[in-house]
Amino acid sequence: MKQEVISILENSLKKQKLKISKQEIEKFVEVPPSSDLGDYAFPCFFLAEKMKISPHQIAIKIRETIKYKETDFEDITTNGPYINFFFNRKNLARKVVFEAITRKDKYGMGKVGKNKKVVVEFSSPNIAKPFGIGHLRSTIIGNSIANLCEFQGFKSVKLNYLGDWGTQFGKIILGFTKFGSEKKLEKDPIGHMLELYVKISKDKKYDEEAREWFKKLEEGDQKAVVLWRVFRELSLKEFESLYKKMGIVFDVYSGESDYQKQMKEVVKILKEKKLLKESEGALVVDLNEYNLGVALIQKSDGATLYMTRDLAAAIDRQKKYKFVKMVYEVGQEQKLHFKQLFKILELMGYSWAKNCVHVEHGLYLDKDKKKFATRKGKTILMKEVLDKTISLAKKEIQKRTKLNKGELEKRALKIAIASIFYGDLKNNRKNNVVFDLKRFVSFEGDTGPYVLYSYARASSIIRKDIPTKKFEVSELFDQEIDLVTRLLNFEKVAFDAHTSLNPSLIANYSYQLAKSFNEFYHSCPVIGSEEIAFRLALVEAFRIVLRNSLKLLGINVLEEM
RNA sequence: GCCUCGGUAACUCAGCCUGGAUAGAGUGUCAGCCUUCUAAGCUGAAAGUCGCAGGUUCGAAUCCUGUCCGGGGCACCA
Repeated sequence: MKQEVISILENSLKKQKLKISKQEIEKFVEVPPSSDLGDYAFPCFFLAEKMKISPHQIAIKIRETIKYKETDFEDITTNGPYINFFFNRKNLARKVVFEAITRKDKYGMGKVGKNKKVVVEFSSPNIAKPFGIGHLRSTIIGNSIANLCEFQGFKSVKLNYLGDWGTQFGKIILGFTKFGSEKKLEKDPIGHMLELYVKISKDKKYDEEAREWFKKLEEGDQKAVVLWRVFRELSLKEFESLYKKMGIVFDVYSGESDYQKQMKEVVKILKEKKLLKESEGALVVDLNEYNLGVALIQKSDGATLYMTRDLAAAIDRQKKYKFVKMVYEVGQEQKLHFKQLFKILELMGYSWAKNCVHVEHGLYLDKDKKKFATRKGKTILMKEVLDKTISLAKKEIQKRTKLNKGELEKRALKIAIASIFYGDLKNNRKNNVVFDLKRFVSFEGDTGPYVLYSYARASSIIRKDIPTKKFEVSELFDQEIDLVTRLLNFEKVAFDAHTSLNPSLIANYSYQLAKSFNEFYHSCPVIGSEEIAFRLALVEAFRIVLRNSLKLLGINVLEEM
């Protein structure tokens, strides 16, 4: 539609003997702030200098030369310095609704990613630590980004890169040998491991010994390896039950521990490329000339570091997956780390380094606006948040309906997930979020449950009568036009969200769409009205698009609430 | 100190990339709407020096510079 506006303008400007390129026209064509100003608009300010008359007069002059009889436009008017284009709404409504109910779950899909692979690393919790809300953001956003890519035709590799290696394991192993209890470990594995970790971290006198234990682990010490394996298994089991509840499935579980062999190779290549420097007994890559400080590759005791493992992992993944893009969905506090990582890959001569991107998100902060620190035992557990949200959802359901237990549980879980996912994704991911459970689980207004509720309302209409593709469009109410326009926008929003790797665009869109529907629902009765055929189809189109849109966020709809 | 992200209504935020028509939502407050497709909803009102100061521009919340405030990062953690 935009292209038609542009070519109409191009023809008209030619008649004015103005040399304005198509690209330049496209730059100025915009969607007006409100629909009574048209569906597209063209501001004439920039022509004032060339034509030496006021923008208002220019608009009138251009308008006079426009002919649009054979187009999809119903009216083209001027309003001060603007030329406003109005679609033929009936045609538009027919087209959009028909397309949505025909293409169903394919409606809005793109194909730029056909035959291309994107690796998305996300969630990546640390073994032996509880799954806190800190990892929640990565999990939800990463999952959504993978969905956004799939929707544009990419094959996504959802990769969970477990924090299962590093000095922290020295601490936990040391803690277990000193204060561990098998009984406690069996009862509440992660709780016990956390307890040990905090205990060891608190006292600096253990630091040295903890480092030694990690060194032993890297060297394959029997006792260390056995304990490590047990810790890993137990943690993974807990994480998996959480993912299952959240409806998140990974294609690959990988971990830092997978790269012990490759790390030596990485160090070797770095040496060959003369990138490595010795400094205070440790091996580093000096990135000062890029204003990125110094990256530690190997500790003075020979043990490896996060950076070394990430280098090995990146190289391995490019070999394995031949990705056109690799997304790291990790908190903003690791920004420097990833800048260093990508720079080093580039210096090593890997041209694909430019296809790696750190999609950072803001942190959850405590009431004092400080970072939650596991080391101090200060975390909010994901499990806790989920349980609280579920019980709140149950209360809300029971206020309205009586259900059997199974159905109640099922709905409450879906509502809770929608609430948590939506609540997180609607925010710009770069913002820090002060964690406030009350606000987090609110069910009114711009929330997950609001969106689900709109869908359930639509479904209840469809249950009363079946929509078909045979419908006529008569005079449209404003609310119907609004809803149709929203449906039309979905494709572009989905595309933009993928380009900018920003799920909040979809969250905001879903809300706007649901809002438009609720306004329609309020003022346009469907069952029993004269326009029943069209309105049923419109409601069905709404359901399809909202379902598609929420699916991109990782949220499943509910037929009844 | 350096790097980086943020500062928009009482509160939480969208809009900023790609500058345009009266700066938008939600919460909270106030006033309305359920014998009619689910009131987790809808309608309306009050509420804003877009942190501050310059600059660019016909036009700045949006771009540039400076500055203040808050978060995060800056070598043996991840």
